[in-house]
Amino acid sequence: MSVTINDIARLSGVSKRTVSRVINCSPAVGKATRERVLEIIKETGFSPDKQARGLASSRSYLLGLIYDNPDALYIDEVQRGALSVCAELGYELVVHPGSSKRDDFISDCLSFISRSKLDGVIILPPVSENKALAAALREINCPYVRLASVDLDDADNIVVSDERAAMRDMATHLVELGHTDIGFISGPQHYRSSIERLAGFLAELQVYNVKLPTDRIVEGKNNYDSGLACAEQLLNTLPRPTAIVANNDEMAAAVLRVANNLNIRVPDELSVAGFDDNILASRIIPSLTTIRRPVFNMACLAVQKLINKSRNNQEKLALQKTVTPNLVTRESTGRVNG
Amino acid sequence: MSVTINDIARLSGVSKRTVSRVINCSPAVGKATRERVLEIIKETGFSPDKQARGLASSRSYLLGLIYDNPDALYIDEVQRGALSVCAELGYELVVHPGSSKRDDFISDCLSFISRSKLDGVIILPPVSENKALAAALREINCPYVRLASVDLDDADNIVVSDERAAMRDMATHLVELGHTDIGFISGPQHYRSSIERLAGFLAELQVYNVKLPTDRIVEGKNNYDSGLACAEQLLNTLPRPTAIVANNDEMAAAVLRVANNLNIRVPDELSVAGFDDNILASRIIPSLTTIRRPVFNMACLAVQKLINKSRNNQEKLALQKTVTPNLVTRESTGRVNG
DNA sequence: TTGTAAGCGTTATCAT
DNA sequence: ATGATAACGCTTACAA
Repeated sequence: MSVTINDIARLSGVSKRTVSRVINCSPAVGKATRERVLEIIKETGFSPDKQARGLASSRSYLLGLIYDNPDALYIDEVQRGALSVCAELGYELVVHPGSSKRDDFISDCLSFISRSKLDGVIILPPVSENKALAAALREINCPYVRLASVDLDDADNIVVSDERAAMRDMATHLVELGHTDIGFISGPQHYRSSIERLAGFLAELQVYNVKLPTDRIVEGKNNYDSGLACAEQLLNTLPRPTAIVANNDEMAAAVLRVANNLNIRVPDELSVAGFDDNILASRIIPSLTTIRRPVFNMACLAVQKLINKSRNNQEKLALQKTVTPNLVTRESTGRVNG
Repeated sequence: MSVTINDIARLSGVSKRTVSRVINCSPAVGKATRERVLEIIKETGFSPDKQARGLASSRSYLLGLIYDNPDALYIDEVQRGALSVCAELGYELVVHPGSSKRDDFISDCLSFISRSKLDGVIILPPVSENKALAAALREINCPYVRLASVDLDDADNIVVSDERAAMRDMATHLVELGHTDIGFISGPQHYRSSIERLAGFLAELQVYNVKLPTDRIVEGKNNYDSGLACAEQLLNTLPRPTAIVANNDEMAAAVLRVANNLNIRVPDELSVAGFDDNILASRIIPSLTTIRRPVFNMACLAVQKLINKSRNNQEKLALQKTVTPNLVTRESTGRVNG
């Protein structure tokens, strides 16, 4: 059938053990030997069998992606980012959407990992905030990297997007446009990301001495329907806020919808902003001011960290821990009484 | 470490070969023996090692997903559908976005397949229309299933969504609303899906004796920017069409944008429709009349067909070949002069 | 620096 | 119906 390590050994006149050393970049191989073997490998187009390799070394060259996140665009970007690094290094990506609400979620993830002897997993928010999962992974010694909005793990195990800082920028943006009465639709307060975003926003408002009374803050569920409800609550009070910031684009889209129903012009009478820079954000009318995370890069970093761990023989390069999202201003925010 | 087939053999007092037979549902095992072995397996929580299994049987229990499609929502739905079946049957899903424009695309896919000894691949549109790829897969004897809009393969190898029929429904819908002057933004005419959709639409118009002159048909590239250009072309002629149908939601969103810029009210002065039922379609204002494919189910079917093939010993159940998309009517279409 | 031999956990062959 | 034994293609002791 296809060419094996034995063929290479025979053809290059060395033992298979030596071929194995060459494949695995062992330094303990004579230069001449190495070159001869590599030559034969190239000629024959040999590539080592992953399964055999895995069986012998208990590695799989498979990385897992664990998530419970309805945002398909976010996931797609993560996958493409991760794969861009995987491809170079001979790894594949196995996907595993789950539902973190089920009580067998953790054991399901562990089973996923052991089933395919994954070499490591990337965990996306909001699952990445799950302490029990991280603990379970450490327990079974499974390398993992979390993508998160808060610094809740060692640099080896996390890539953080500084969403607090990003929301400070958002606050600055609105204050500079003259807004002093602002509504905020937060995400579920059991998510760290929701807490971070709100905290960053409030902190920066304080700098400008802009107050945001508690009745201007309503808690949504990060989905469209809850966004509608929250928007109605905020827009049916008088005086109305002149701006509403939502914890994500999905809920910001809901604000636009409610404003439209109530004949409130955006941004003339109401500024609206979201978070994510979804496809929605650029397509909806008016297009949405929002915040964009460097998701692709975060995924690249995650894979690099993961592979760094597997190759503990090599010299490890320290990889960046934090990345910075940036504000994207579009049509939905404008001057007060603009 | 973890429990192996040897442990099961020892504990249940049979040979490992017999355990293997039980695992693989071989009929050649006595009932009593089978039950005893299964009992032990359950007690110990044993699950066979995929890599060892693969090495011995040259199977991997891995399915691949090949695509070159920017629609993250479509892909996400496919992944979830495929995994819902994979999970039951002990398979995993490995993702592989590629760029079909590159001339090494096919060899890249083949390498992807052989690298991980995939048991089969699902191919999404528009890559699924690639004849050369399908031929190459048959050549190397790799089971595949294509998701497509046209019946271009055996029932074993394809799941077809009848988009021609769906677009007939769309035509009917518009004619019933009184539209007789309709613009059409097609997709690239080298895609069968684009051809099908346009053909279905035109065929049904003919039934109602509604003409659609060639200058009412412009070819877009299925992306937002091309949609903007096409929409401008159609809307800057007088008299304007009273309805515009686009080959996908992305371009339909562009039509809404241009209409907005030109102060054309939708649907009062212009009806707009798309195809896909993207998240966009329900969020944009006005929400978009569009066509929804049963993508999740298509993916389920694809995986079932794929696994059917691997298990050629078992009795094969004939699986559905064609599925029917359905029209979703929303705010963007309305009566003429409504 | 290189080679020998023993696994890794399954399935496949061929007996019985 | 069941079992002994040899693959499968590679890595990892352990030698030399």
